[in-house]
Amino acid sequence: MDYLEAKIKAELSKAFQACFEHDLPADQISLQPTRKEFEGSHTFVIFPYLKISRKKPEETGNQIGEYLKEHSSIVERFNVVKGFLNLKLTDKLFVSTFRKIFEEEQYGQQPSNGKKVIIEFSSPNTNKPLHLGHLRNNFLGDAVSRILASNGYEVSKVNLVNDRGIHICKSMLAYERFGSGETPESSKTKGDHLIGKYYVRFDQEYKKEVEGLLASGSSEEEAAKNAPLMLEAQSLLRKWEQGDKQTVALWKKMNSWVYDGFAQSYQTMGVSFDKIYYESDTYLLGKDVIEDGLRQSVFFKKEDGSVWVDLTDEGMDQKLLLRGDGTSVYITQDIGTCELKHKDFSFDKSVYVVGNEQDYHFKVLFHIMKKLGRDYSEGLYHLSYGMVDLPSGKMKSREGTVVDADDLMQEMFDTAEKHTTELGKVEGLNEEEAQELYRTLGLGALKYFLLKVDPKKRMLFDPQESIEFQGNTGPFIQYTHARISAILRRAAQRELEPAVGDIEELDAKEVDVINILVRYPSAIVQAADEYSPALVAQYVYDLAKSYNGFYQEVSIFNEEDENKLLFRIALSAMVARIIHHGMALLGVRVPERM
RNA sequence: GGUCCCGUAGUUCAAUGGAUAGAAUAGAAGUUUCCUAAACUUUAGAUGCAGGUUCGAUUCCUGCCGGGACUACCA
Repeated sequence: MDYLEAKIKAELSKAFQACFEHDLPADQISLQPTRKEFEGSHTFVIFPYLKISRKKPEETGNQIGEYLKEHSSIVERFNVVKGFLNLKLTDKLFVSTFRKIFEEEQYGQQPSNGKKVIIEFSSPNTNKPLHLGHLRNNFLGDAVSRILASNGYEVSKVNLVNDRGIHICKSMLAYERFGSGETPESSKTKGDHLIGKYYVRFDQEYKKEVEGLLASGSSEEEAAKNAPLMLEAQSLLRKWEQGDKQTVALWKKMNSWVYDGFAQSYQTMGVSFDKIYYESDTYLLGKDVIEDGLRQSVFFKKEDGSVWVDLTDEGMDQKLLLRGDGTSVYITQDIGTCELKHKDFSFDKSVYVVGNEQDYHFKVLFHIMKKLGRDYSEGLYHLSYGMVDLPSGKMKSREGTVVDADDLMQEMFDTAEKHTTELGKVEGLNEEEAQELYRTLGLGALKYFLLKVDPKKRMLFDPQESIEFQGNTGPFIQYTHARISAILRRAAQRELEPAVGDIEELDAKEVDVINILVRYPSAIVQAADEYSPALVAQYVYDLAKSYNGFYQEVSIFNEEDENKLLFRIALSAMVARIIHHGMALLGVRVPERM
């Protein structure tokens, strides 16, 4: 609840006492923004309280409105439409509200709540480069980290790299077979892209073999299983697990190429991690926890020696945890890693940023941790986000329909350069500054595009239609910031200090802006509660939009009243501050000029 | 088959059970002697279908239709 709402609700509570002798606590009152066709800023819905007033909606609204107008200093006028009481607050209240906000040092930053949260995101495979889906994941994880931090959490970002398994062996095998010893240096290819090339190559060669087997009469299943390349990849995996020197050396070499490539991509993306886990270190974890669960009879053993958990009471199935031969499955190591992370960080919350295709997996995992009696299990959270679809459907690496992360970012930089030069906005910038600006704008457009959509929902990306720079976009907001920056530079030049003096009357556009500014802290709290950067994006857009309306309508430097002039500079400065802060939460920088 | 998610303007996205369902973009029409026109203003355009709960349903419930995901002793 923001400062204005709190005041209004307190007054409404008093009004209920006075008008109907009824005790209505302020925190049980809800307000909504007034629709723009009516006068006012806040609307109180009467319908739910007719039982208390025992009067018609209009009468009830009028009675409360009259009381507020008479007895409350904050309400200037009101109107009642059907069951809606629209309140027009005094300009003085908006001025004093703005003064309060303006003087706050860390507006939007909540004090420490003493809680630790870790966020796991990115979690790439080392057999191929990052793609568009990873971008959504990384930007989400990064943004949610910042949002939680601004809400008082102590945040640690972790990355669990999937650096082992059959898929890596496929790349290794294809490289051995067809690589002729090429390296990132010799091929002038980023390491992750080089490895990705061999992963694709494996698949091509493998398909040929399968087709051959099919032609000689094998069934599809047999062919898939018995293709020599597949058998060899599996044998390579066994060698790796046995620590075969040559295999491990090749694995290390190829992975190091990939890590160099990833490091470069992360750098470009502007994301970083506090700790990186490797599955090659963690994939054997979890067995002791399973043993523990067996002793507690949380799990059970079948005749063949395999270990299972029965989740049928919770509406799920039985789930295998250990094979009959005692080896792990995927969830085994997740159980172990979950435990490890708690040992390392003693978190209150542990967030997994993972696509919604794994909803079931995490549901099961969290239930298991709960059944095991881990007291931290309540703090486990799957931030399940929707896939990024292409017009043709899902991205498929084998069909070459993947949108590569590095390529896409480069395209965004190029597009930014194109727009900027076309608009003739490079004057006064040296080459280095210009390049910097293109990156800021291009990355801003991309991040904003991916973050403005509710994380839970799947979204569409059309490579044919490049990401916009106009309308509800990152550059639109960045542009608003650049415009304000110009105003502030000019004010500084004229030695005008922003200030909030006594102002009797405001322009409607100024009220609009203040009305949005006042919502910032609650917008951030809600974004944290819902793990949704989209709410921050939406907020910052609303703010920029309303400021642009003000900018268009109300002149700043032509204002003769000194108080108003300084107030408008202060209002502009505050909007710039919030845009800067809000966009920073999304991991987007804002330029001083563009 | 079972479980889960999603169907909103031509398109991409909004909408704690509240008013005449908001934006953006594409379409139409305007705004530059005035602080950056990547902006602003006006205009037209949508809740898949059928029921139910409610003073009130895009929102909650049921059925149907359409799309997607999961359903490995893979990760």
